[in-house]
Amino acid sequence: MESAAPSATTPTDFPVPPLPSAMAERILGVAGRLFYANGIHATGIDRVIAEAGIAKMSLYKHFRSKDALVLAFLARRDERWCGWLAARVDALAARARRPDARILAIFDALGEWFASRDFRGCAFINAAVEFADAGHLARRAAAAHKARVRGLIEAECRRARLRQPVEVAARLAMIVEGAIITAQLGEPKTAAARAQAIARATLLDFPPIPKKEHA
Amino acid sequence: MESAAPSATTPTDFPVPPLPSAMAERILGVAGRLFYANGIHATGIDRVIAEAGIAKMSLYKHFRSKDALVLAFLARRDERWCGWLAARVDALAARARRPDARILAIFDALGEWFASRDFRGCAFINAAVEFADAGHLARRAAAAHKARVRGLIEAECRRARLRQPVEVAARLAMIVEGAIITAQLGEPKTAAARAQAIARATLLDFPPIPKKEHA
DNA sequence: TTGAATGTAGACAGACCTGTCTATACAAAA
DNA sequence: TTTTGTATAGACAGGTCTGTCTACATTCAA
Repeated sequence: MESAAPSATTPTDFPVPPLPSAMAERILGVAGRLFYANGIHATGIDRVIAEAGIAKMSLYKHFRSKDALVLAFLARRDERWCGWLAARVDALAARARRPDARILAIFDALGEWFASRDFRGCAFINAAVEFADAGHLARRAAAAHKARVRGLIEAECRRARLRQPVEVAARLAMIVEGAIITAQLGEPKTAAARAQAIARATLLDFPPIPKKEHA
Repeated sequence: MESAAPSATTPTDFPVPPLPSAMAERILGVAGRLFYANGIHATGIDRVIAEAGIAKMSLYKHFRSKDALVLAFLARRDERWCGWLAARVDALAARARRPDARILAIFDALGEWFASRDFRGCAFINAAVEFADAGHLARRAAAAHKARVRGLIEAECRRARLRQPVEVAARLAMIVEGAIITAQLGEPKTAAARAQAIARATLLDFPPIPKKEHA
């Protein structure tokens, strides 16, 4: 099934440890879906192994504990979500000319996300809420994810030659959080457009630097 | 201790049923504090009765189940939080003249909230995240609370004679959500001011109706 | 054929949870 | 004094959870 990785039946003369095994991938896929859909605490290990069709010992062979599985889920989610966002922005703003089109496309992408059948908010916000202990590693993962998203937005602000890209990115990221929560708590259809309108107003405070000027 | 309500030792010739008893109040106070600080699922009944210094049967005499206790907590929280916000807006914008001063004061109030020692986000967002089941009554309580907050904001928009008060209130409420999440995930000190800046920009899209016009 | 990996199936311990039960103490009212 | 109501303390049932264990099956390589 996994096309890129060498299958277990294919002989290889080099070790393959850093590549997560096909079984680890399957476990992570099932666990991630359940964690996101039903919540982490509400998802028991027994449910994960039942839906993955594996034995409990197989899970604990690949993941030291449920916490480790949760962290692996968050790491994968971070990777995939950020990749998805960047790809959607590229696609949605491919033919746009205005410099802020890519920034506004972020909210079009959010609209697609909110409309997806299994949307249940941001996995990192949810995880941070579920783990009340401020020192839990899931909290650090959430903070790291939010920092990464803000970095992506900041890169778009620089690309659009906006003044104070750090501040603009922080504001836009806050608008994104508001949109996610609003969509999660009951308004998935209108949240993205409204957030985009807020973002437009915010961008007016930071006009792009004309190309004539240089530093 | 409870000054306003007639104490249990004071004879009264009228029934006092709708007033929650002093014991129900104590239970609710302890449970609410624990629910908010540590999460609802992470707070066991045993912990509540231990910290309240009561017997388990006393709790189940006043609340049919843990769910009922949770809903009572949310109802009280809704009441108190909205009351607190309204009071802080009144106080912070008491001497202001600009019509939008009360709207902007919402974000000053949020800043105070974020700075409080035990701030851990919005109890209703947290509850909605903890109860993944969309049909759970806690989710309805969260939706009702958010609607009520938006109603408060909308009233301020009307008071400031803003055009399209419903739409402005929806946008401001979304900014509030973003500020709460941003403060909760790690930036409690800067979130409120940044949200206020976003709100200022948003308000520029909705200039107040001058008093000269009517209808 | 033997041995090593790797998988499954499922019992199990120990902890925690909610909600119910009994037995007891105490205070106010009759 | 007796009764009634309300509180406490704590055992208990029945369920959940994580993580470990044993016993067995399968596959691949020497």
